[in-house]
Amino acid sequence: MTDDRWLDETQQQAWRALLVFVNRGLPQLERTLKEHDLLVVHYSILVALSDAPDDTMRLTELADAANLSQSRLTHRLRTMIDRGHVEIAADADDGRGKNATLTAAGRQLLERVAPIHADDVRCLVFDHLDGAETAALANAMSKVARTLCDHDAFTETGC
Amino acid sequence: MTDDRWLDETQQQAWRALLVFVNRGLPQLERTLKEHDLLVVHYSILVALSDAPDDTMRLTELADAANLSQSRLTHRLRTMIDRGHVEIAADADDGRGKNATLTAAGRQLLERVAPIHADDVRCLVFDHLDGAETAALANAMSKVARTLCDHDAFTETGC
DNA sequence: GAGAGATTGTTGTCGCGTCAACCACTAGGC
DNA sequence: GCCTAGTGGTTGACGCGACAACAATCTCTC
Repeated sequence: MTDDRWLDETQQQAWRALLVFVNRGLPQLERTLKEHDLLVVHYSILVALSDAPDDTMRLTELADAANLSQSRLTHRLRTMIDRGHVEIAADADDGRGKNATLTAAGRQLLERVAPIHADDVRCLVFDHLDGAETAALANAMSKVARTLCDHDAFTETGC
Repeated sequence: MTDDRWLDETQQQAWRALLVFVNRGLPQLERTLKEHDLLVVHYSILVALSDAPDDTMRLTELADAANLSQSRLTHRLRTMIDRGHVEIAADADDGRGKNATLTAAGRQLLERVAPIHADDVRCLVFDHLDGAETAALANAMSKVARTLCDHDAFTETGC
């Protein structure tokens, strides 16, 4: 049971904790945002757009920035457009592409829920960590995230 | 923008990386297990049962051990029973309760996919970290996880 | 300039998870 | 004995996400 085919003690502890975070922590964030008729996905989309120049982004970039598949983005975007938080316009240069823009109402919504969500995130994670621990967490997870974003295509050969 | 109502630089970095992990990393684990007709949830249930004495657990405990709601457990359990990986029996002492037991086929399945899944997890997370980083990650996430498991009821008042 | 192939985005289907409602049983008064 | 809570577990409905198929456009090559 202590092959290198298995996780060692520390790895197991880290992995189990991550699963607890995912399966118990994240649903709490969803619940809080749902009180404002939002999903965390919606929030991510709003943030990505608000970070972009002119509050505008090509859909593919937006999907990438928010860690979404194109399909998922399209689905979520539909309701956000209906509610007037986002607008869509065909790209002038590339007939295939479309640009999403944050509307004034969308920005207003974001500014209203952002503090609430930030509170929630701190309460869930960072209130339990001191500066050094937070830095260590950021360092470790950033290394993990980097490779996930890099060979995004994910060549599964041997990892 | 640098209120204490917001996340600081390091916190943001950690949080963004966690979101990348959740939205890009976890789906990869699902994909790999799906080749064996399993979800990560299934795997968690198998592991929890195999860790229990007599490979048997009360459903409520099982749900807790696998970080699941009772409803979700019931839904997943149905197919696992159909496939003969788990058995269910009424509890003798408490007429309301039921016990889930891992069958021989279930244990066999677990032993077959466990190395594959472990490989996947290491490849996703731990291959990118040295010993100190892994320990730091385990420490930080464990602190987060602890409070999630404790006041599981989650008294949302002020966090 | 006409295909072949790649890129961008949408649509529909299907399985999973949440939530609320529900049934079955136990426990604690009286 | 009942009658009310409370607990353990199930069910059904509904919304979301993955996936595959599709349409539309660009690009490259000849």
